[in-house]
Amino acid sequence: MTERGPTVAERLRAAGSRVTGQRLAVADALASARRPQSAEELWHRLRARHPGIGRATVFRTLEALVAADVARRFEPEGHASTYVACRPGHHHHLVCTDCGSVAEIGEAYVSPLAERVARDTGFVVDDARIDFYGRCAGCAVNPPA
Amino acid sequence: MTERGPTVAERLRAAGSRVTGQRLAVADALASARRPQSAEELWHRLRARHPGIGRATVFRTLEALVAADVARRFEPEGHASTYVACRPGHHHHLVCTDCGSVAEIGEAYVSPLAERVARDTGFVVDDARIDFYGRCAGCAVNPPA
DNA sequence: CAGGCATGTGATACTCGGTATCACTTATGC
DNA sequence: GCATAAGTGATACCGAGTATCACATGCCTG
Repeated sequence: MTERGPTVAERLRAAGSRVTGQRLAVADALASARRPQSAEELWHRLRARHPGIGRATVFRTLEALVAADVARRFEPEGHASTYVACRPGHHHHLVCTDCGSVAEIGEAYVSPLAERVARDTGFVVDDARIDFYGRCAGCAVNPPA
Repeated sequence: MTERGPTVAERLRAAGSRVTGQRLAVADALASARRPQSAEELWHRLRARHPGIGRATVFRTLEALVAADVARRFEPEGHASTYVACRPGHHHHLVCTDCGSVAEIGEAYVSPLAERVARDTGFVVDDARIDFYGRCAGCAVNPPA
């Protein structure tokens, strides 16, 4: 179904990080979540299966996962960063303000915009962070409550 | 030169907020800054001219200015929000990672992308947050150090 | 141009996300 | 297997942002 690409362990190793039980556990918890998770949320969920896991470890691990392109940091309006699991490669988000789900759009959508900006302004684009807020196809058709 | 539009006071009133000395002072400090400012930075700068101004006031005022479309909150990689003064209307940012300057790009650049996303995915876009990171025209030609 | 009140302000204490430190453990290369 | 550099957990800490509350002030109303 979902084309897999390199495993989490492989991606960690490729980033020069060690593969530990905690890191796999966090990656797993993140991958099995259907919404973006904050570090605090993940910590609480993880303690069910991994009673000893430390709060600081979750924060550090998320950092490592982002560096390994296993997770992506997502900056919501509020204060706390949240994280979504992702396949390798850069991508951007469609955030549904009704159901909280987050979908991804690929680089292909963004390149034309980046090129146009570069052409018009002379700005050299290295990276982009693009988030759309609105309603996903489901919620748009069938609004909750 | 820069087309002005409604004054800060007018925009505050239009948003249902009162016009106070502190709010004008914060708006002014923000408008005269050449880089995005954090609440803390603004507070320190402001205390030179407005010795009595409170820290909490600066935070609350920035909130009011954002609501009145006088400032725009900008989410950098790190932790603290920063703010840029802006003319009314939504816009997005070009962040120069060399000199720290922030330029704006207008809605016109973004609409085609939003439309394409909507057409392809069924996602109804209400709002967008788009930040490009790279080097501004000046730094691209003439890199510092 | 008073007078009143909702709104805003300043000080303080607090919450909470995230980080530094440090003694201990463990993945990994030999 | 063993050494060791990287990672972990506990704790203390930091810094951004917020709640609270007594006091001040913009703004409308008469």
